[in-house]
Amino acid sequence: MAEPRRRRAATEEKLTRVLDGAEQLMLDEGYAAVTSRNVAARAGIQAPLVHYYFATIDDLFVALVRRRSVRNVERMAAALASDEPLRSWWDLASDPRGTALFIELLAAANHRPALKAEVGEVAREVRRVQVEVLDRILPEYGLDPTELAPALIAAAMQGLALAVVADEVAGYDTRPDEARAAMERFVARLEERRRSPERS
Amino acid sequence: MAEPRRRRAATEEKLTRVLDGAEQLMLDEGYAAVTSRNVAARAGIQAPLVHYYFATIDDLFVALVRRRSVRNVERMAAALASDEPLRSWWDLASDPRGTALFIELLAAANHRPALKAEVGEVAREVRRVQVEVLDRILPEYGLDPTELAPALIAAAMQGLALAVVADEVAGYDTRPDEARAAMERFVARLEERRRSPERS
DNA sequence: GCAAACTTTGAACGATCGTTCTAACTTATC
DNA sequence: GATAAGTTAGAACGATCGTTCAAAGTTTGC
Repeated sequence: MAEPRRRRAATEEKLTRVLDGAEQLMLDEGYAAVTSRNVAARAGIQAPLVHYYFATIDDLFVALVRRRSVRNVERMAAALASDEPLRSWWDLASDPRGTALFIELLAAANHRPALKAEVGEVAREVRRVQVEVLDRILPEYGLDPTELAPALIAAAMQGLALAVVADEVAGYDTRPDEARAAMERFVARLEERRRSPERS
Repeated sequence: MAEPRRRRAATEEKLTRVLDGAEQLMLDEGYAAVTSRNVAARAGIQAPLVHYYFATIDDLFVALVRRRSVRNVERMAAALASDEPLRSWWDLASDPRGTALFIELLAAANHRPALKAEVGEVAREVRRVQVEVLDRILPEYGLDPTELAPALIAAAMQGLALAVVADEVAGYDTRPDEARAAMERFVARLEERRRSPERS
């Protein structure tokens, strides 16, 4: 009963190139372009090797989400624990690359059950952390959690980022720059109010 | 030089079935499932006939957007002209079917240039109307358009609807029901404030 | 240095895609 | 009822997809 040998370093590196390539491919040409042959070409390997790492393309997508979500959950937790939670949150949420990728994954998950389950799990966990923190800090911003429910604030933050970034990336010109600037001013005002509370 | 004869009634009806089928297919299985053969099967015709109506699949997508957008622009204009503009707007924006379809089209447009141009045109036009109306009515809600820019409000309305509906449809359980309920209360309070203005 | 395990390639499979072509069918016009 | 135009079906093309398989190459453990 010999123990299974560990992965070679060269393999580990190729595996990283596969995931990186798949991610970039998704941003450049959409999730439909994430095929074993396309990914392999970007990683400089042959298509069947992709299937040696990931039995099916679904597994590749799931691995993609897993790798990203670990970082994202950490970042969101850090943002919410920072000096200016709302501002950090917005900075993180409105990051074009991350949001553009999220949009693609959302669409891809629509007809890939395995991916859907994975995305759902991450989304639920992130929302749980957000709501928990909001419940605690909303009063510090002079906002009433029973009026503006944390779940509403959280969905609005994410949704706004989605709408703005989707436009910025695609270039639909629904005045995303105005929206982004106004949001930054709005968040700045809230952070200011939190620093120096003055009852209305 | 005879004039081109007009389309037969039976053809017109099949054409409608093709567009209806494509729409439903998009909602059921995602935009990637909109293939000439799948659409033809739903419409009870043969695949090449789809190409007789629409030279390319891109043309089919564009026709889909055109047909929808005519209705949607009208509905948005009607909502904004109603007794309770914000409430009507939210009701329209948060309609699951329309929004789910919009999400799919957004994703599909990402790698279909012709579709992208069409979606962009509609998005820009809708946003233009929204901003124009908001500029006028925001003060009636006791909101300052120079602080909360119309472009921000508009993007937030659409984004929130996107986030909530995406979850509702996919079942990610990021508390969309709480968010929806809170938004309805919030809008109701704004409409109330508009009806009976009382300076803070 | 040899055997076993790990890694990679090349070729090929069945399925599906968009699209085209040709020939047949149907209807309107005269 | 002949003719022309509009409409439909059937077969097939080249391309690409996910995936599999067998064989070759490479590294590791002893």
